[in-house]
Amino acid sequence: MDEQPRLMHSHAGVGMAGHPGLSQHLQDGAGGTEGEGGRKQDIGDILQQIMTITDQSLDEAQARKHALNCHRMKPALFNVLCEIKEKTELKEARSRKCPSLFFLVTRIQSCVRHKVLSSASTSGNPVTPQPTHHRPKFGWGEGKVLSIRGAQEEEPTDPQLMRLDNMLLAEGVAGPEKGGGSAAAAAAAAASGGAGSDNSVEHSDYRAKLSQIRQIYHTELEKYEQACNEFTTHVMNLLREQSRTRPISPKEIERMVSIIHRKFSSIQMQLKQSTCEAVMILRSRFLDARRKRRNFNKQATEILNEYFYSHLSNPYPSEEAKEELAKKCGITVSQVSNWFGNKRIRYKKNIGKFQEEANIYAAKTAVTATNVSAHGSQANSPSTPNSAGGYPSPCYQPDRRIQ
DNA sequence: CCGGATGATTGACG
DNA sequence: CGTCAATCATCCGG
Repeated sequence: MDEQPRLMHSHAGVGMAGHPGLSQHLQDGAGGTEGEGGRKQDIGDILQQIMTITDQSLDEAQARKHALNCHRMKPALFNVLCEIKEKTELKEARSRKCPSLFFLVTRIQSCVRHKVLSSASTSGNPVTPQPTHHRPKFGWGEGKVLSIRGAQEEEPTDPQLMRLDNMLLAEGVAGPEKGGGSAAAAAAAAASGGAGSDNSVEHSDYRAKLSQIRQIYHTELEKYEQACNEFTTHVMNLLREQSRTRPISPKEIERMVSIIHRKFSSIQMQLKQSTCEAVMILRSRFLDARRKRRNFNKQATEILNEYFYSHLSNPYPSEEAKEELAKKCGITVSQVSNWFGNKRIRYKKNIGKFQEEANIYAAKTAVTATNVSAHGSQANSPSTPNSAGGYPSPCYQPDRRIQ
């Protein structure tokens, strides 16, 4: 399109090829009575100026625009353009996109992800970022947050957006200011299993990171809103300004605005998604207990085993008993539940393997029992670990339940 | 480093 | 909701 325009502007009307009625129309609209040649010359000039205006420097173009605006032929030309546009509008314009807008959008998108995600990676924390191995499955829907990227380009896809919103809300990222923090803490405690009173130290780091993410999320969100508004008003001003020189229907403006809003909301979606990812990484790093599993200390296992073997016929501690054990062992109630669950299943699976242990603890409880009743007769020899049930009661019936 | 031990998680079930 | 059964991820002793 660089070499052609020079050829076109010598023939006035032909420059607008494809709209044969133009010069005719212009003549009508101008309504002047001057000589033929002068008018044609006028029209030719105008069209030439319009066609080549983009080749010029900004100042020059501005000046020419102004000149054109004041030109006596302008209203006529404007009307013609309106008409032409009306006729052709239906065909084209459906898929016309504003390149600068899309450029802006993609740029914003790319930098959001970077920013948010980098906030989740704890600097100085040597944990390798491989959250795909174990499946951290959390409350807010099937952990599929990663799969949406790219698919959401055109449609915001409401359910996904809702899921992201829900998750952010649940994590306390999107909620109200400081109440959100405690909500996050509560969620964290719940996720890590019950009363998280003792490990609050571990979670302080987590909370700090979470609030960092939260802060970024909010500032970014605010920035987008502002940018969206700014951009919208800018575009509208631009369109308004342009509507003086080219026909723009209010419907078009509306459409433009809605496009802008859609784009920006899709960016918001990206922000939300990135935030979700960041939180997930954070959680898998700080809160997935399997990552930093510690065996209970000797004393705790002692206490638990003691209870288990002394209630071998019905190793299902009540809620109160669990609390008691938890307190004594310095672990949480759900840890006690886990322990008993594991113990029951593993004991049942291989009773033989546990017989020795059973003997020891049976003896131990016997000793403590006889400690009270002063009677040390049969508990004296725990050194016969063979089978045949030589000791009191390894008669755990798996089907036995409390009522 | 390997394999068993062990605490935690998950899905099914009632 | 609590439990079971399977499984995961880590720990730990040899």
